[in-house]
Amino acid sequence: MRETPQSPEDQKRSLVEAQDGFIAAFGQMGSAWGISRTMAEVQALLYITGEPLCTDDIMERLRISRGNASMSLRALLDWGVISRAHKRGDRKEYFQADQDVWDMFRAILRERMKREVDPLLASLHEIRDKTNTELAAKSDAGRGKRPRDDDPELRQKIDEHNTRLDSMLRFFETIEALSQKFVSPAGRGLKIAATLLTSPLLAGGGRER
Amino acid sequence: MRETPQSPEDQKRSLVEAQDGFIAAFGQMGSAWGISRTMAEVQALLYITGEPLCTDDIMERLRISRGNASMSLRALLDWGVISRAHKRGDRKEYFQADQDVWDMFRAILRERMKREVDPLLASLHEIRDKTNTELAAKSDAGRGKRPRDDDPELRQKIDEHNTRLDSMLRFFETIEALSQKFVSPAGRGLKIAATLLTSPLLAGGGRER
DNA sequence: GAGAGATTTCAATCATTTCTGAAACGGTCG
DNA sequence: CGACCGTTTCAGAAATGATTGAAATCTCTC
Repeated sequence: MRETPQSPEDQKRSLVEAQDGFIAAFGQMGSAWGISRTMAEVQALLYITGEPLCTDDIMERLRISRGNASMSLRALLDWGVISRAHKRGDRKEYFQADQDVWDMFRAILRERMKREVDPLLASLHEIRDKTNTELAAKSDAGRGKRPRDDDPELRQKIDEHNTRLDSMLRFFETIEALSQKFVSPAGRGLKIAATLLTSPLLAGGGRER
Repeated sequence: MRETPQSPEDQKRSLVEAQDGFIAAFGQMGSAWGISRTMAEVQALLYITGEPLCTDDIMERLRISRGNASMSLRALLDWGVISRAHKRGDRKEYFQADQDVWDMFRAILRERMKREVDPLLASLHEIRDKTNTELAAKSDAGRGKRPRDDDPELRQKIDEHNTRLDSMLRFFETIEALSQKFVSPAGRGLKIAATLLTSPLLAGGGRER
């Protein structure tokens, strides 16, 4: 099995095949997230080739239109996972992917939190504020001053509703704080924490219930 | 502002409004993930009302078709975030959401890992195996036995390719291990870890670079 | 085992997202 | 300036994904 001495041409072809496989797998996963398949594929291509490519390279390799390539590149720049590069004596713009996998996913985590969790948290807080003033719960539960035909059953439902809302709120606030810790301050935070948590040190916590 | 004594009817209306807001916010976020908006809304409805609802309740409240409700409920059951319930003397099936937010998101994490990360890891391993035999890297770099017109530049590209592939592989393996730790063994793992990591104890690590 | 109610399935329809191609734009060089 | 080269924008086309509604299936009960 190991005795398949390949010609450079065969090697070249195998390499390209491997790259294509990588790109396909990555694109697949990308579409399971909010990201468009093409965008993920562009990122994968830039990462796996490792060298700066221009728009035409990408169009050709991925068989996509110029517009699509341009849009995807712009989006990736916005996400902060690729950067521009220039070649001397060449007016074209080239693009290259961040070669540090952890940095790359830190950037992605940061963006996704910003786009998905933050708005949700805002909504939840808004709703909570509203129910807090309009449907004031326990806090003034002993202060009398209530409509005389107050319904205890309804009151309880409202209290429970607020409790559930608060649980959700606290959950997302914890997640938010966690991701802040990983993403923003010290660059190595995430990697270190992950390595720590995966190390045998904490293995004792992993006992079946 | 606090002196708006509300009639039970007003309270009831406010409660429903708050629920609707919650459902909308949740559905919004759901669609940013791979989940369909409706599915997220059903989950939100079941969570925030806290009581078991039947298909018709859900259809009516969310204004969706029977088929859609059925499909969404089935999917949520598959994800393991809601469960069936029955009312005495009623042939209808009722559904209720897991009321523990952390359990709920543990289930979601587990499912998403299974559906998205595991297949990716499988693909990456497959690709790596292929390039390993066909484009053997450093390991036999000194064993002579190579095509005589071996191209050193190509060789280097292949090595770099394999390095990048390995980085990505190691990253996802760490993530996989991490999520295993959180998700599968002791139920409280995730919550505890999150609380720990968010506590001031580790705050020292959060210094700007 | 026939009927009634409840649930699931699925082809057709509808909505949303993604992609294309061509035109508009912008900067650079002669 | 004005021709050239490259990039961005955007309206419509294509692809994909979600939803419906009605028929098929299931499952109790009598």
